[in-house]
Amino acid sequence: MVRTPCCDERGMKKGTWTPEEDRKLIAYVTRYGCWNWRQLPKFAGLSRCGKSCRLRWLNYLRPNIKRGNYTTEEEEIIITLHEKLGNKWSAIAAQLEGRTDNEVKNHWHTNLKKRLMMNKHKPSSVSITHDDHHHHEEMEVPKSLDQPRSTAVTDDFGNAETTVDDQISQIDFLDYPELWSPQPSSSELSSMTSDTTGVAITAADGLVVEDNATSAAMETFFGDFSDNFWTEPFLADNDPSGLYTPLMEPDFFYPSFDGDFLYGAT
DNA sequence: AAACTCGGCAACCGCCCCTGG
DNA sequence: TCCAGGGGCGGTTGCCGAGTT
Repeated sequence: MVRTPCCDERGMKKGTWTPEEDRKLIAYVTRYGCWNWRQLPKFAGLSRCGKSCRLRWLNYLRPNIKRGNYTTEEEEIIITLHEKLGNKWSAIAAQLEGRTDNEVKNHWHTNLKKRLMMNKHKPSSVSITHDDHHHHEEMEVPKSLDQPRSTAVTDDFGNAETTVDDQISQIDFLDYPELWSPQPSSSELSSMTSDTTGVAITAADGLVVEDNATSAAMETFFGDFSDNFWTEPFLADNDPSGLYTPLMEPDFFYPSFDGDFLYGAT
């Protein structure tokens, strides 16, 4: 809902992502993964820079993103880790399941920072921090925080750590809107829009599979997901049912092994 | 009801790090 | 060891909606 779309000097589109662009990105990444962010928009038929695609995917389209409604526990974790780590948002976000660094950062600047400032001046006011400072002192900084950032928890695509929920969420949810649930955040409902196919999409909501019932429904609907889902990115090619086949755009390219560009596979 | 202000947050920018040649 | 390319991160911007005047 933010920036008005515009183009830069090289014709790269900027600004708010449209539902159509989201569909293209989801479809491509779901099918082929993010093998090269810089090249990806070209193959996916997007007039976006690679960085923009990456950001959009990681912050909003990636599966299992939680949005809004921070719990007290989450806020405590953010505050505690921020005390220890400073503005290491990616490290902090890594400890909060489903939260992105961008969202944590925004939440800090818009809510937590102010609250902490107020608490400093009004120690007796309602606080989300514990009175006993030892609670914070005793909270261990997970080991992963000491690791190089290249090993951060975020795992865009495909490795052994991928969960069933992750795999389920890779299906083109935009084609099955009944299988993903929007967050209840009231402020985000206002940004609900519809694309040309009538599928309700809210950019702010992203794609969320958050409850067991939904996951179970997914499993029932799609059947068993193989463990090597991500090691077989072209599974959809052999799927006669078409359920694994994401939306294919007419201008949808993917690189073939001999270096030629091919139109979207079926 | 209109104008104005402010807060929230999606998205961009630029720098840094990592990796491979 | 150096260099280039790509990815990741944190800071910042700026639009939109909600609240206030």
